[in-house]
Amino acid sequence: MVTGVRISARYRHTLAPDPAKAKKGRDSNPRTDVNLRKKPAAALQTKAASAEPKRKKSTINDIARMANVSKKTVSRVINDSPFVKEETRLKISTIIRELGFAPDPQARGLAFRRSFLIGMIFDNPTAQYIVNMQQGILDAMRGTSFELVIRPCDRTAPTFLADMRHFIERQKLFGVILTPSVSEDDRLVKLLHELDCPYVRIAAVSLDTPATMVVTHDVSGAADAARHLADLGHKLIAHISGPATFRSAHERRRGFADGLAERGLKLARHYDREGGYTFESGIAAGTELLSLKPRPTAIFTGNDEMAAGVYKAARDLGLEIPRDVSVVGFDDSPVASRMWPLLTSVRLPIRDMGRMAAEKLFHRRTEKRAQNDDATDVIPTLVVRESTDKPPVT
Amino acid sequence: MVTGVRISARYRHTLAPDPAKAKKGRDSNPRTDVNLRKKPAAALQTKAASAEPKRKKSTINDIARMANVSKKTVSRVINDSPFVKEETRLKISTIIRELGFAPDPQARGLAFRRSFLIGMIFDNPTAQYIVNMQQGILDAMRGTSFELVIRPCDRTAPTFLADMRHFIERQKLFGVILTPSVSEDDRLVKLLHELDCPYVRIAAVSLDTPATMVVTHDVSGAADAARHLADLGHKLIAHISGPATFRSAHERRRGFADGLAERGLKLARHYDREGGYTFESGIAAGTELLSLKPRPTAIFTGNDEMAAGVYKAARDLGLEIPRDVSVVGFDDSPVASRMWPLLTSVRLPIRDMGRMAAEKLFHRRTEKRAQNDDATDVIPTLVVRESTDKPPVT
DNA sequence: CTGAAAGCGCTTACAG
DNA sequence: CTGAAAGCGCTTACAG
Repeated sequence: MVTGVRISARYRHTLAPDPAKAKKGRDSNPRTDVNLRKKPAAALQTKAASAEPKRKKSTINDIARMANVSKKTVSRVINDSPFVKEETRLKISTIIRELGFAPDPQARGLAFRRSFLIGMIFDNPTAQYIVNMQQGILDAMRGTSFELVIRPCDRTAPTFLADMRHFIERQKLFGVILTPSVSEDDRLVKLLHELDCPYVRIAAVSLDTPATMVVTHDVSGAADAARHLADLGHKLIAHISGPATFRSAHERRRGFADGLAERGLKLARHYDREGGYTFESGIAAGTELLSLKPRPTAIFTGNDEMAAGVYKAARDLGLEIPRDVSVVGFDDSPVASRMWPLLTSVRLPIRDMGRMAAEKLFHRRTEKRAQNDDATDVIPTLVVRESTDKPPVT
Repeated sequence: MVTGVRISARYRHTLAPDPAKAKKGRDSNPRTDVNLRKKPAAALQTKAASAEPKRKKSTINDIARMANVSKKTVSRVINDSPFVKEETRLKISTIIRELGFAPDPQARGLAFRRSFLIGMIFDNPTAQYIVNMQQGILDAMRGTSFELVIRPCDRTAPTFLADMRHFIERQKLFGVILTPSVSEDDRLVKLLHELDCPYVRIAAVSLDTPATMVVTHDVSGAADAARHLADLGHKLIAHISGPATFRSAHERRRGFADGLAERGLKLARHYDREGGYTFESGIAAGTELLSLKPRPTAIFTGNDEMAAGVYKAARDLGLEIPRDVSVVGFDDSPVASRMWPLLTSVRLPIRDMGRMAAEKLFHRRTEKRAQNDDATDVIPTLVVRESTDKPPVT
């Protein structure tokens, strides 16, 4: 298939090593393979080029020459400058299209003093959340010249801020998108301002100027869950929240309590436990709650993982869902529809949220421009499945 | 907190628009905000700089001046060239460390004609797989000057190859990591050779020169599953495979059949169905298999998602797991330990695989160098839980 | 509306 | 072992 020449070139490539390790300094230097490319065309032709005429990628200079203009004018067209005669623009953009020319992002970035990379910074451990969010951001980036660089983090780590500074400064990120709970970290946001790096935060409550926020109204979704349970006739209703370090945990509790209040019910202190958004914490809190007298007939958990834990706790105690106890989760993750019985849960359109966050960052100057200065609001919806029913008759 | 000056600068930033849309050409040009930065320091000082002395980032020139050498020599140190006197190196690297200097990846990339971006190209729909893989790759990248750019794809799309070419060529990727099933696509690999882009493929079988492969021996894991079921006493054993377009589907079937053969059993034709690696296909194939006479007493599925489908099928048919039928999955995804009963499954160390793939790509020139020319082998392990037991007595 | 010059921060190619 | 010059492919700052 592929010729020997090329393959060996590939494998001879040497890693340009980490500058951080410069002290060690052994090893060869990276000029190894590049010569090959510069050899007179004949060298390649011999074995390889028969396959495809390895056309060298064209540059802004080629376009300029072909269009009989300066490269600055080509640059203007690339950057949508209004100061180009329509005729000139047309001529240039035609050539650009025909050649399939695309400007080099590195060169552009170097001159712009800003890269074409969008960073996604996250610390949410739920795989599905992360992947959906990535997909949404990529949806918005499709057809642009941006690429998505991902960055998990641990905001409790001592080097957290230093790492972030390094990352953002060095890559000269065009902008970053922050998801919960790192989106709630004001130290990071302060750093972002200092580094002059645009950002959009996704959070359960507005924490910043509207133009930088995608707000998921967890309050509203949790209230729906509360009304649903109340309307089924439940009175003894418990809650397992996420950890206090997550704003969403508070918002969901608040919304749930509000929803109950609307129906004349209240969230009793001893029916309200703090979990950790994990399966295990759901088992623990679920076991405690279900051992109480009187036993709650319904439990709302801050996410689906903990709901799965409650399922396990119930089974271990010989209780059946929803006959003995109803359960409502939050997230509507894939597990929700793999569990048995299928879990009633509050759904957030994660992928859409990612897309909206990226669009905000790009600050598209279209008719939607005005809207971009407002916060973007996301309303969760309750998905009723099999895990909720009337309370047991006693 | 943050000063008005900076904030407004941030929001005034204009998106450098997509060159692809250059034809449209309306709108303003992006020189808007840059002036602000160039304003005499006083402008910033007025309100802001009191916080921290906004030190301009140092460049290779600063280092050179301070060390009394040419910038070429600094460059040599950065790139670990052996042609630097130890004393010179020491002096330079000390200064580098003290200033916290890190070379600009864009400038370096432009000169190198290759970026410092690693691409992860994937089409696997399982969120947990993707996230674990990303984590592993990032594990290997920590402390290097590389960043991870992600790229989901659909290799059945008509523009697939063109998109990939565009992506790789334009970003001048340092290298890419391919996960199943796109890792099995020879057209893509051919393109990678043509573009002279290093890669590592993760797949269930060696498809390429060893130095480019991380091979997961799915055969071995599936054989373990077969032996486990045979040793429990099962004779009527069924299989639901992944789609024929995935190599892993064939490997898992083959391994399973091999394992059965070792125990004097064989995988009967009518007990062998093709699924689609999805929950729904697991339900469909599971329902069919469990309606057969004689009914199989055990089912091995090509992944956990389909096992979850079999769970549902069994419940709908009034069958109990593992009393009436044993089930073994593959992947050991989080659902496996959220399901009830807990699913016996074959585990692949995805995160480690990601790390190993990235390390191969970096081709670390350490003592491990020799090993890097061999394929990297990954052996799955069977995790026995609650979904497998002796067959029902009839 | 357009262009010539200088520069972004690095590395290559060449010379010593 | 070290350096001066040229260049990577773009954009900015300035001039017209």
